[in-house]
Amino acid sequence: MKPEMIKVACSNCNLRELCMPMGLSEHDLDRLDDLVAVRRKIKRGATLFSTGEKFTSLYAIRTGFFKTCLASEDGRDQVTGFQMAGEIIGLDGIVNDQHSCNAVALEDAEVCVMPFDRIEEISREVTALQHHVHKIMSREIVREHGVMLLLGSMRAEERVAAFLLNLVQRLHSRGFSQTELVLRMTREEIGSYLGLKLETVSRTFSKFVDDGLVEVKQRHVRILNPEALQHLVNAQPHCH
Amino acid sequence: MKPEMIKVACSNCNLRELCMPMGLSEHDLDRLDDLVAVRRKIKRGATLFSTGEKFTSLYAIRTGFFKTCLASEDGRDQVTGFQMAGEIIGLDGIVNDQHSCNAVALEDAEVCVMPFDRIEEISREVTALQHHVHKIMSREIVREHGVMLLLGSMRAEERVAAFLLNLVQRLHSRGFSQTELVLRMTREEIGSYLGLKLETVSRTFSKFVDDGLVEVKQRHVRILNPEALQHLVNAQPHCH
DNA sequence: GATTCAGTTTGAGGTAAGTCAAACTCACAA
DNA sequence: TTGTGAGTTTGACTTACCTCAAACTGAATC
Repeated sequence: MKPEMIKVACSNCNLRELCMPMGLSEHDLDRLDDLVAVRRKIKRGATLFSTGEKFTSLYAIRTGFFKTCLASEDGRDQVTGFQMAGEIIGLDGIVNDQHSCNAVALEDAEVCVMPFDRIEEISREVTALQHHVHKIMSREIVREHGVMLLLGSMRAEERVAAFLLNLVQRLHSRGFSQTELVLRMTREEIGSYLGLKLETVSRTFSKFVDDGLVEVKQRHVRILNPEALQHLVNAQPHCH
Repeated sequence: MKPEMIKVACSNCNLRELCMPMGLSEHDLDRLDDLVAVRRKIKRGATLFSTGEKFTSLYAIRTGFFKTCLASEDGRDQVTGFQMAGEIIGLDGIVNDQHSCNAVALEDAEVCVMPFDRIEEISREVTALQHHVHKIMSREIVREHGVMLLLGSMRAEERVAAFLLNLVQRLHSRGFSQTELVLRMTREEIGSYLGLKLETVSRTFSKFVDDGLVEVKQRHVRILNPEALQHLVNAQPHCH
């Protein structure tokens, strides 16, 4: 199946402030428009790139929702992140010129394809882009530090609370509700990301419902008490 | 206490192949020598940078051994990595112009201080350096993916085996023994990195000794059966 | 409207790792 | 030499999460 090809420009994209540097001159903006080669549509369940595939481009998500996951030879599988509109994926591929994880669309999606050699070329000329690329990569490193903290030292309830708050916060900064969200991923995918089994995720949701912290109806979640969730995340592991 | 200041050159550094791009022209090599402002000595136990501190530079480790760790307000503490000669630390600071973790020397150390604005300036001119910086950041992202896999889906024995093999492999690629190593960190620090309690780390070492996989004498470790350790890491979680 | 099926919830019981506590080791200092 | 103390090991007990299994839900399909 051939990806849909549409020539486009960043300069008038409504997501520009999320994935591109701000405050550029007219001239620099023109240069940026050479960044995106094409857009590409990805059907729900399809992969944008997969482990071992040659790395050529970074992808800016325009619409839709992705997961990235490692699949080691032995059946182990680890979701390393969930990505939404305005976020950049593919950074893992730079170091070895091939991707080291799979990116799967969790709903129909569209991405801007940015050939990496073009990114490097333009960021030699446009300092703001150079900064921006560095910040995006550093942000990903810091995000992963946070996940390590979560996986290394938090208990199930804390992990799930942190997960929900993180998701809703990112959605909020994209103009969505601060209290309501639709989970695009299964309990199993959440569990994989959080280092828990799907039953534990489900039980934790049920506990939160019992405690009046959230409402859960299938994949629809409404945060009733964000402070209590935040308190859970910050709480000491064993202050009985 | 004032850091020791010594003007130095990368072009004749014996670690160049670890932390710098290879195959440069004479002219580019000259440019690279402007990268390192000074060297700085760090005593064992001292911090190279800490959370909240203004970000100015990346650091190439010349000698010594570091840990990086997150310390959240609540007493939680997570070691996010151990770094040795030839590795670059400080990447976490780029995104917010301030560091988001602590870097602590686990033995007396010396680093090359590379002001980040200078790195950006030179990498606009020297394409090989630009590539190199991108690869270093991507490598860190991929490394952290691996840690997420470890923390999210491995059991204690698998984690400790993976940890030992990773350490000895990195030491080996620096010319040290393939089978012997000295742990520069405590059991507690290993445990924090691996998401385990120090007692569990200790018990796991003892189990490996009983099984004839390693010899352990305090912090001195000799790998007797690397294949068996590797097998542990690859093994399915529950193939009884 | 019945059937299917992937995904989810809930219960009962098991286990890997955590907790608490005590003893040991070894480098270093008095 | 003796003490000190940080770090480590080991044992006994506890628990948070996992495993297995069964029932439930709701959307899609015929």
